[in-house]
Amino acid sequence: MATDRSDAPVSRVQRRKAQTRQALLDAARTLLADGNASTASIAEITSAADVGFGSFYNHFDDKPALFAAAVEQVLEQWGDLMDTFGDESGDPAQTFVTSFRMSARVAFMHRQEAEIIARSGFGLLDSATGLGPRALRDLTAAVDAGRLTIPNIELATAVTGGNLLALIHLWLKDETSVAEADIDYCAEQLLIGFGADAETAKRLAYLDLS
Amino acid sequence: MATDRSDAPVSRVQRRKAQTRQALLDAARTLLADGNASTASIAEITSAADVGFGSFYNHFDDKPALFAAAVEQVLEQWGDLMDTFGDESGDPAQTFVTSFRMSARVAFMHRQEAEIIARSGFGLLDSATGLGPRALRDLTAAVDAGRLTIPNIELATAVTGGNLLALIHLWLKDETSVAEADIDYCAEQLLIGFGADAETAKRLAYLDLS
DNA sequence: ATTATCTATAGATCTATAGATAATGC
DNA sequence: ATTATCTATAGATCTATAGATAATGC
Repeated sequence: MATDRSDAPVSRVQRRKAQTRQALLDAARTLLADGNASTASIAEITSAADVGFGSFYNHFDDKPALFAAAVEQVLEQWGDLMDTFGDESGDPAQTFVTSFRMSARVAFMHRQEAEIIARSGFGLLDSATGLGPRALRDLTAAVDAGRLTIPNIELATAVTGGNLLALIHLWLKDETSVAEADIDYCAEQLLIGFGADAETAKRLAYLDLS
Repeated sequence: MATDRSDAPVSRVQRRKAQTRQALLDAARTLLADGNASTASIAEITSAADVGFGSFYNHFDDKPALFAAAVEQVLEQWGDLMDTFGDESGDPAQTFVTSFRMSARVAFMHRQEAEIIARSGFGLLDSATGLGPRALRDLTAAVDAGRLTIPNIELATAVTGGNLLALIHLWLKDETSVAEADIDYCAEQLLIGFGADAETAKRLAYLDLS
């Protein structure tokens, strides 16, 4: 008997169907990252995905639905990746800042995903599954634990996103213009802005990320 | 003899032509702000502008050219508006922070422009005529004058844009979620992040804006 | 005479569907 | 038998241009 993870497609038909769907999503990613999403016809998409034209409508209602699903998938995978780096310090301020530093580092390692995040802009905050809710959760916990002092926590989340997007934007324009030191510098300033004292900010923002 | 500013259209024909062009640009603004720019046909645009269909091609090569010009015009007008608030303190750090505070306040007073800025995202930094070059100029001057200490000045510019966009994004989602105090709080944190001491940051970020 | 505007339309897309084909599941 | 895939295409756009019209400038 085959192993049988409950969320995996069971039959060969279902696996093949999932493959077709993913081929379309992958083509959408390429188009999104290259900035050709708005001009691509459905025929171009299915051709890039190496899939019959009509198959498109087996999986998506229209073009916007495909591209929205592709962006959502990128944000989801990003969030999942962050969870694998789960830090066990028990300090939500540290969890927050480590997530921020890792997020930027991951972006610098995956240009295609970085392009898509950059284009989605602050949408990354509103996606239920992405980085925004995570940052909001960690910051709230840090405030509740008395580790940080934040007058407007929604704004703090948005500012965190803004810093991340700023780093990614600059890096996409010129990979040599930002280094890991810049990420950590941003992280330190964010912590200070959120009420951490100078020593704590310096310590948490430059922790070894092994 | 009529008054004759050198950059103004001279003849009646030229004035009418400029009017048609501006009608198209205004229609483009509405569509951009409402998020319908990508789906609007040229016929819909000319109809919204109350202009004959063929007139479109007297002024723009295609749809992307129109929308690019409309965004550019918004950024230009924004920059010009900032210049009218020119501060004469002679302190570039103060000029910088005052521009930031005014930019956000202006956005909170003009929803349509704010929508367009938000959608253009970090494009606002790269536009030759907009806010990015202004911030870069002021920050560079402040560093040269020894008022600020900034390791990566391109990044500082991008982070400034990121904070502005974060404020605008939040305000567009819910006007009650951010107040002027939040703008000034951001301004203060930015100054601290750029090496101002705590007292200077507090003083400059809460100066009366008469 | 010149020039911007307008209307009308040819031709080029592009989307969504219908119906045929191929492969698996029972 | 069921179901996803594929090809082919009808019908609905939509763009770009040609040519007529209207208004100014000289």
